[in-house]
Amino acid sequence: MKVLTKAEERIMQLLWQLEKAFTREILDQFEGTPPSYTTVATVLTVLEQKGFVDFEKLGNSKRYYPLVSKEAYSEFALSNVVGKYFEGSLSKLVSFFTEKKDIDLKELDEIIDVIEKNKEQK
Amino acid sequence: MKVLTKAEERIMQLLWQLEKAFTREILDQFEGTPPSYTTVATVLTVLEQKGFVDFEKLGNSKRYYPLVSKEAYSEFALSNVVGKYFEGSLSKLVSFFTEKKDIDLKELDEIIDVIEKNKEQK
DNA sequence: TTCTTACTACTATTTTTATAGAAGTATTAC
DNA sequence: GTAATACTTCTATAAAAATAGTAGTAAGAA
Repeated sequence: MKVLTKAEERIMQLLWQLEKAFTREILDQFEGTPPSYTTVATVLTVLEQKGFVDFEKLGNSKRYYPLVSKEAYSEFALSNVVGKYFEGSLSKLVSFFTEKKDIDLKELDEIIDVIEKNKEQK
Repeated sequence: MKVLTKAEERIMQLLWQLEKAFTREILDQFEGTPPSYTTVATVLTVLEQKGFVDFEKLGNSKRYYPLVSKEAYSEFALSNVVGKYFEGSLSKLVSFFTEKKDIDLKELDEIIDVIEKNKEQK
């Protein structure tokens, strides 16, 4: 799988959210000053060539949908970071995000649960 | 903090490893076909302008060292991914990496330990 | 059917990133 | 002290990414 560029990623995020969308609909999701219609269209063409999206034609327009799920790409993106920066030190990774202020006890328990279940499988 | 480009990141990784290094020493670390000496030198200049490295002059050459630690940048890189792809679902993130085959029980226990300690602080 | 609007496809431009050459300067070996 | 080597600095070029214009075409409204 290829890495998404910034512009591609922004559009994929919107498409993941919308699930299916016309160029126009994606454009409408942009906050602040949006790019031009053709910019979005160009990026979508690139994404199609890279295999990240496909489309169905309705009339003369294309309704795009993701071929790569957000979950699949998330895994890929995380593996990249983990591989480069947390090699051999997953507990360091865990302590990094458990120290974030906005995690509550319930969530920590959930996480422990996930790990315990995983232990059983081994 | 700015995001490192590919070329910058490769050189930072080498510099983090070496701790202090001359351009030549960084170049020598490249596997396969290395870039040219001046390419490495140029990237180091950019990294200096971006505030990622600094240097001390020894004779007429520069010995570079990181200003941003690998730990600090790791956190930054991880925050980026977590923010974009695991918002509100940290247990999903955990299950992702606990499912990796190469984690043993000892490591999982270590992780639980980290979380338990964190719980106490809250 | 004709006007207007919306969309695509192609192409162009700008910006950023990646790469490295050439010139000049310092350093070392002899 | 001179030749050879190594380094920096400046500049250039190439490649990738980001952005958008224009022309042409399809489709809907009146």
